[in-house]
Amino acid sequence: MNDKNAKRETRDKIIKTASRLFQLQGYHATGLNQILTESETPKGSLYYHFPNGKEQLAIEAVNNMKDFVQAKTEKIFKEIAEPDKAIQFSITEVAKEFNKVEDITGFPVGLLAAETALMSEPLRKACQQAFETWEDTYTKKLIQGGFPEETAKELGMVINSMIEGGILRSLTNKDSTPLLLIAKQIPILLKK
Amino acid sequence: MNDKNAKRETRDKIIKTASRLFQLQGYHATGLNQILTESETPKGSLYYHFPNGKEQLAIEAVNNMKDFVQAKTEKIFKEIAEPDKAIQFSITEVAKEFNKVEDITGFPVGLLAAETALMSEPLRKACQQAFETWEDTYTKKLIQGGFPEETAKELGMVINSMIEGGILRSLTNKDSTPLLLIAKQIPILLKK
DNA sequence: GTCTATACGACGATAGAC
DNA sequence: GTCTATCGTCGTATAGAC
Repeated sequence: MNDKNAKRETRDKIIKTASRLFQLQGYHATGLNQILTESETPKGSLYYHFPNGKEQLAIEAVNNMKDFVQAKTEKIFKEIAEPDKAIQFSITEVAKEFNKVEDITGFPVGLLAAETALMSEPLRKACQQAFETWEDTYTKKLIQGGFPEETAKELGMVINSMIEGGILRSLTNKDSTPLLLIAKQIPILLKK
Repeated sequence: MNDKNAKRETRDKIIKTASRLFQLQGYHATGLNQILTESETPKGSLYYHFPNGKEQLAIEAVNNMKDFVQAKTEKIFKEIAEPDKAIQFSITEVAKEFNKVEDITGFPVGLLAAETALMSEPLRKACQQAFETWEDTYTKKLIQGGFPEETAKELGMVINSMIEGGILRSLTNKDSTPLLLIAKQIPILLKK
């Protein structure tokens, strides 16, 4: 049992470090050597746990980021009843990261998606799935709030796109303003 | 004069090729060798025209993309009077690229911005300037359409962020739907 | 399963002939 | 100004000892 735990822990540590670096630097700027150095694991372990190398590791990292964001959003959605307030709050939570430069954790899945959409079909699909999972969460919240299913689906995709664009824009300015302005528009967009 | 023309032409050819490849593949996935091979110029010429190497070339490529998008948007804005219709049309024009996979030209400045925002300050500033130029074009159109200046500024940034997010989202799905859904929301956002 | 040493190619950049 | 040869570094991946 100790062996299995050690195995799992090494694997998790690699994925966690990879997720952080891929977010901050992107796929091509992040070398396996850097991931291994920062996670303090030898190269042999990486290719034991991820026989398909960097691409497989990136896919698992994307799934990891997907689950993390998903959990965070669902927690907020359980605490705040009205869809517009809930979505606004989750955007301002993301925006907080851009208040101090040293707090910036990067572009969760968007950077990897943009880099690999035309390069790796498996990675592209992993990123698409992350986006669709998040959008589904928005959609369900909107349906609960009384929106018709079709409208809720469209708005889910639009809101997610707005957030991704807002992150990119805030990242470029190293400033939370773009994301906060987007949060401000949410009630207008969701007016029935 | 022939010399100067030849000089200018070589420079332009490198920038044009670099712009295309950076859009499609990003900064780190695009090697100088690939740019030189595809533009049919030798390595010596590149470092003659761009003594600061890859970073300088990328900055000039960003400026080139900025001007291209800017010109295209202003042309549309001159032809369509109402801000909401004009902005909607310019988004559907971008969306057209995602109808056929072979037409996709990538992520104009967004990919480079996301890759380099935390890596190169000069490159980050070039990307920020591109975004601000585009936003200023939206803002001016909105002011002409009767919006108060402060509101127009905020909406300019929001619209640009939405478009950037829409491009990323359409790129990930290799499908124009996200951008078209965003275009659909523009009148709601601009309702006075 | 863990770890090290190494293979091999591509990268950005430079030197120097012309 | 144009072009080629080459440098040093780092990339991913693998082989094989333990």
